[in-house]
Amino acid sequence: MEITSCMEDYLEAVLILKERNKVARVKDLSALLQVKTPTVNSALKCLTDKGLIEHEHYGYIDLTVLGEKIAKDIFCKHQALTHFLEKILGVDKKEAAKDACRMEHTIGVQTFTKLRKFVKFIEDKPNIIKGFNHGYIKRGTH
Amino acid sequence: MEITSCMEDYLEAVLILKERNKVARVKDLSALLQVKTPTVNSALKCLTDKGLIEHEHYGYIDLTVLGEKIAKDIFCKHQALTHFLEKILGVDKKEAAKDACRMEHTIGVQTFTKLRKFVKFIEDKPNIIKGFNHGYIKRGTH
DNA sequence: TAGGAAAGTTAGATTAGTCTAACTTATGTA
DNA sequence: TACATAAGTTAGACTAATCTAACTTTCCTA
Repeated sequence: MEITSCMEDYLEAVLILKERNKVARVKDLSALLQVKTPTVNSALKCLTDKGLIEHEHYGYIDLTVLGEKIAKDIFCKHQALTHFLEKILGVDKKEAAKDACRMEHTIGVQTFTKLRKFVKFIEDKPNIIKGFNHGYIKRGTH
Repeated sequence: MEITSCMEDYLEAVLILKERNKVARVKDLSALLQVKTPTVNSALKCLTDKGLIEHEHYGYIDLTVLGEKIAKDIFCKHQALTHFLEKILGVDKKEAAKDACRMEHTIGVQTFTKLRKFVKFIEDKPNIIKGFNHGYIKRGTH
């Protein structure tokens, strides 16, 4: 099944809202994704048709099993990318977040797997990149 | 001026074709970007209106100074990303190329700059990631 | 418990990027 | 050099994602 990066954003947003507020609503999706509520509605219709969410009329929004799988996949990519950009490259929080939000839709399985391994490799011995990203070791939380 | 990643692809393709064949034509853009020729035509109209290319009727396509600047910027990002994915992460050529083609439109200036520095840092002392990407040193061309 | 505000929905327009079908121009060779 | 074929263009339709305006439902509170 093919899904656009837009639709991936909606799935990810539902996941985030559910973790944050226990439930996801149209209004919150609208605020989080910075689109108007009718835009959310048409996205929800699309995702319902694809069997990725459940949405009761005038009610809450939930992920199906498959929808949650996709949402979590995107979210993991987002986190790995943010970590790499911020903690290894030293990109500032704001641009790291912005870039990660877009890159999360563009990296393939293999790239994701290897990136995660690479991050772990570097994290396990911080000295390895001493001299590149000054301040890294101090800034880190471990 | 804002430009979509689609339009960036067309600019980059013109640059590549000019380097490869000295000139760029509709048919070649169509083949390279895997779209039909009328699609190329409407993209060229859009880019001409924005002052990024020059296109003589039934003739060749060329980049303006600004168009070339944008094209080269994207191309550089593409190369840096390909290098990072292939040579540092060890992603295979095919997926590295595919991912780089999409990521080149999503990384910001700061991320690009830092990525390039990071690649150089690693390249200058290959042993630094010995143990992560086995075979890297042998496989490389330096 | 009735009414109004907040939330949600529907209808219909717009834009970007793509397509097919039909047409026009250019080119090379018989 | 005339004409067939290749290349390029135009017109018009479609889809995805967005919007505004107008409508409906829900729910809190006076």
